[in-house]
Amino acid sequence: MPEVDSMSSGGRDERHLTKVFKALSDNTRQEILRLLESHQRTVGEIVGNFNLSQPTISRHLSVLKEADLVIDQRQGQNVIYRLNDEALSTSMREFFGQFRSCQESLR
Amino acid sequence: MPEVDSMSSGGRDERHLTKVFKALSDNTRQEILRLLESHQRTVGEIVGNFNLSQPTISRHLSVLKEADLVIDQRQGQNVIYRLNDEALSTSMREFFGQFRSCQESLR
DNA sequence: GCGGCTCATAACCGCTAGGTCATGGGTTCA
DNA sequence: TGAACCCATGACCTAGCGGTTATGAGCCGC
Repeated sequence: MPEVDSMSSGGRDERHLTKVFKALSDNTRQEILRLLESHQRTVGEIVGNFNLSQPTISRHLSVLKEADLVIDQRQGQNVIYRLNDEALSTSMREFFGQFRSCQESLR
Repeated sequence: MPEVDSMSSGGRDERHLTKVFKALSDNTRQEILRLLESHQRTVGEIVGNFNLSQPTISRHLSVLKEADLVIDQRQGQNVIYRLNDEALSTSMREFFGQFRSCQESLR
């Protein structure tokens, strides 16, 4: 038996794809990505769309940033976040490539 | 401001997609899906591929089943799990279809 | 340089997630 | 029926996550 378990769950050495899915496995963070899909926004603008405190949103943003799904950029006293389109589609393709049924969905 | 927050993170009413991503956000469970991608397997066979106890694998399998990513079927004293190809690709398309950069990669 | 704005970080807390061992339920076969 | 096998579930522990408030750091404008 192969022992495919090169790095199992606990091991805090984590595949990038897993980090991406962790980032996506929260309603709020998914919502944030959808907001940023239309156009970039400041942290304050994002906060305004939720019933959550600013620090909470800030931490969600840092999770998304860790997963490379968003890009931040300081502009004056604001910080502007935008979607990292390339990374998102790259991750998607990387995952899809592993499953026949998903490969069929790629062009 | 729209208050897009129809159901935020904590609320234990969870979108199906979020449940799917939670299921995918673990190295072991991803590994299990890859194993099942080649062909269906019994629980015992799956356990044999990891350094984890049978109950642990069993729980992982139930998480995947909750997310509708696998299908189980009793056969004698064994339980056979197989990948739910359709549900997987459907969920992924549902999510990634929301983003322009991903739409370009999808057919 | 001070006050005020914007955002990130620290400290804390309750709950969930992932792991373990022990046990129980279903199925097969003698 | 009873022993043996396969798997799921219960009880438990620890670590991490998502939320909060309070505070600090960076950048304006006066």
